[in-house]
Amino acid sequence: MTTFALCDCNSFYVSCERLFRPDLHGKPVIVGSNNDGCAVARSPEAKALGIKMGEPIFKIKDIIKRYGVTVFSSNYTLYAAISHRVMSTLEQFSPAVEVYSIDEAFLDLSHLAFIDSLKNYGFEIKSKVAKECGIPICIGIAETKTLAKLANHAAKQYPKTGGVVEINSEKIRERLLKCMPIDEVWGVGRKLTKKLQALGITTAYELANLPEKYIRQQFNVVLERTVRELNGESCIELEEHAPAKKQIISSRSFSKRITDQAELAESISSYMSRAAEKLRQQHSRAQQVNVFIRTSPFSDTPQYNCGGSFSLPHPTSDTRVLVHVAKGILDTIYKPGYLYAKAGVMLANISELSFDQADLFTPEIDTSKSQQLMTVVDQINRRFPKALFLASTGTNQGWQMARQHLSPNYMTDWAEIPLVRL
DNA sequence: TCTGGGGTCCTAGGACCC
DNA sequence: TCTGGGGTCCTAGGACCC
Repeated sequence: MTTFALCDCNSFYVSCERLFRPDLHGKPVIVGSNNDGCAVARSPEAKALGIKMGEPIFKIKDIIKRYGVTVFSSNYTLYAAISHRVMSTLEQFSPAVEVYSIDEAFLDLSHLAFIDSLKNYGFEIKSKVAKECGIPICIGIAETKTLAKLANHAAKQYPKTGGVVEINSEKIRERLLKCMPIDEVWGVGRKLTKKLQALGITTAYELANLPEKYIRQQFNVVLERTVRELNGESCIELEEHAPAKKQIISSRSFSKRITDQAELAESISSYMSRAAEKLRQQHSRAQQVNVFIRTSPFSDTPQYNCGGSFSLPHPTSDTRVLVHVAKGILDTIYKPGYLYAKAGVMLANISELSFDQADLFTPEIDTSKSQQLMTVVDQINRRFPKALFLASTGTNQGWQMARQHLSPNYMTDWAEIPLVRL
């Protein structure tokens, strides 16, 4: 029998910011998305003011002003460093941990399944993370990942639980499913919610009791798996080691509208450099390059939304080659006269370095030379971020995203000091 | 003025082959 | 010119997740 614990940090980005700003405890705080566009994290006090997840910040200007809501720009470097610390702490409690996202992890507790109740173990984990990392978390424990998710949701929603909920009996499972609306179920999104509601299914309990055959006919195998999981049959395994990415995307909205192709090319070059770096980090090469540019769907100016792709004769991870190709694609899709709001690149058809097919016409010396060069560039940039870049990336970058309310990099700026040594 | 970014998986449909 | 069926592979798009 399997047992999973889902540990999920409470309002993670906000908790990170508060760690260094204890004066903000008990006060409404939100963290914005890139470009300070939407609210992507909210303190409980901010939620109580009615600020919704993903709500555009310009729309809640009044609330922010009236109630003195503190706004932070996303400081991903800071959050990643704290996340790393939380995950290391969690790893002390289980032989197998799946880091599911920046703020949550599944712990395999199957080896403890013989114990009647793991609730106290949950509280132990929770207080250790609070003590060592200063981050509040909630924990859901159950036989399947989907049930653990649901238990976690209950732990968050009902303060009386103390932040830990365990499903360890049929009675508890039933009670929990009955009070959970279907849209809280992992794997049921907006569209499915609508479709299910139209059929009169409103709770997780009703969903769990639909016949499998019916689900298969009316929906698909994915929902069927969800239903099985709700009924205690574990179908989704723990993935301890993240598999290599099959596609790598790098894109951003600009801080201002762009019309000029040269400026677009700078942004494309910059995004592609980041994507290529990620590619090399996972020891892969890509063969297909995609580029897209688009105007803002929210403005009533003329719309243009276009992408193009190119397949290379040989997979590569060389930034110079990838940038060159991407700019070639931009040539073919760019149209003057539009107010561009966003651009991006995607690398696909990704293969492992070791699976490289030797080809009679691949200039072997060149590829190993390029690899050596890229390795050196990456090494230098790891120690001195953004020290080396292609000239085509530009130095002005007036399109770079806006981050008006950025907090200092408390963790990394300090943490880097001992790393600077030969 | 101002509306995030990065992923995965599944399915339907077209192209192509025998 | 019209008539068939069955299979694979690829791609685009939709749905989901955080």
